[in-house]
Amino acid sequence: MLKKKQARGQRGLDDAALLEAALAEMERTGVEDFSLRSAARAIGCDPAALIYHFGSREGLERAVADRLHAAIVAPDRAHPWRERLTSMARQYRAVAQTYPRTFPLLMRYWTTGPQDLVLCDDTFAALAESGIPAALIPAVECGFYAALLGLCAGEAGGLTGRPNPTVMKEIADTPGLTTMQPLLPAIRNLDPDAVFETHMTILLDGIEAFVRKTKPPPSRNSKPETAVRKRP
Amino acid sequence: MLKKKQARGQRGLDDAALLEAALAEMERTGVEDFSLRSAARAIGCDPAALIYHFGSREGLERAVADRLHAAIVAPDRAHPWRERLTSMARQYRAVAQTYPRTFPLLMRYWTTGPQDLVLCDDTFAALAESGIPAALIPAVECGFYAALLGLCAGEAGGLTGRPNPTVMKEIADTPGLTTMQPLLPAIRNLDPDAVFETHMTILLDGIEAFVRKTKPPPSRNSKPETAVRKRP
DNA sequence: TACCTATATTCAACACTGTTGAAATAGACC
DNA sequence: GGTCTATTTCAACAGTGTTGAATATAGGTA
Repeated sequence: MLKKKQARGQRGLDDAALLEAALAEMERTGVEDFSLRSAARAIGCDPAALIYHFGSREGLERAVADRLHAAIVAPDRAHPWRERLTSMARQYRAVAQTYPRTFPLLMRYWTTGPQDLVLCDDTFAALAESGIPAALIPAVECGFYAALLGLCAGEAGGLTGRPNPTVMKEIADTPGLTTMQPLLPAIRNLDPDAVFETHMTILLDGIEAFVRKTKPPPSRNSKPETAVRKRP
Repeated sequence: MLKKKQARGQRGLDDAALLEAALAEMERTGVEDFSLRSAARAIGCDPAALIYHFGSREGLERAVADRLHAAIVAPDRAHPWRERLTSMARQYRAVAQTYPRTFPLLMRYWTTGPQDLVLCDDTFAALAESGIPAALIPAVECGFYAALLGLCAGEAGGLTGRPNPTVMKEIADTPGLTTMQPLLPAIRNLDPDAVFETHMTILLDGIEAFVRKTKPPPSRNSKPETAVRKRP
């Protein structure tokens, strides 16, 4: 019985195609059960080829994460800042819904590469327009981004939908849950859309409140806010 | 050379002690590099003993996650709701700071067991007092919790601190980051405390705004809110 | 055409992983 | 002492990421 050996040498595997195939495989198996060997099997190449192209398993994971960021298009800066933040947030959510089992990668590698820097800049810009003092923008951006990713990851992980029957029973049976138990019907009707949209308005309204706090109202005899003082 | 065999049979390994040792080992290696074998080596037992006690590696991970929840003490319900939510959030943050490499487990297993249900109930109660209509509490709680965990995980992952020099250079060199680049000094001074506290006030103020939106002001001729109508 | 070199790919081996079934031991109860 | 059950170790298995060497291809140069 002859064992036909695979041909070696250049076959034209290119990074982008490998990446797409790896993403598909990762979404099939979930991040935890993903393996270079199964991905290579699906692609039809040797596992070592993936290491050659991406350096290591971690390199491949980072590339996949950056690929997810790349799926998000920065909203037109002509729109008002609230709309822009909402649009970006909804897009992150869409990514989480499309790739629920891969999305957690974005929280393992908080900074993935050029793609996420670009989106970061857009968030900075939107926050700047909201009226937050420049010095405070990085802190607000950081928190906003972390919270948004948490929200999306929660939905991807099934947190924001109706809890499964086991958990429902646990809630009903655990003694002392005096507030949750009367709300079981509402919990049963948990709607991911509502969770997301509600939290977005909370976030954005919170930011507006923060703006009002940090930007003291102009005193009576000062010029209106259009007068920005510049260093000479 | 005689190989002394380990004694078998009962040795009094108990779940709690194993759990603590496993947590310590996991914090040492990080979740990704954690292995039953290395933990068993550190404890001085066979890896199979861990599987016997926790069912599987995943079982052990869930137990560790629930152990983290257990480190959080529910604030006294006599305090006002804002203080209570703040206290719980700060405690989650403290856990993330104490176990930065283990904390991500809480986002892998969004529901871990009895410990997190108890805390959940306290959050429900605090939100109820804030004035959110009962039917909307679950959705708000869900989003709040996911965002909080994201925030803490971000800090544990190094997102909310000063970016490392490589990333700073990337920001400086990538073309098109027109908003971030002038803010580089502010980015360099990113302070995790500020990120966290700022975001907490944003969240809580956002919730207050949400309360004002969803609870229409009492009409002129209705009785004050102390009059709660009960079903006969 | 013939050679050469850089690049891309496979292969075989390594040390490591989680899990399992069987064997062995310790303690409790009779 | 004898028996039983819960606990622990052990040896084996299939699977993992990574590496170094071997090998094939493509492109350039003579």
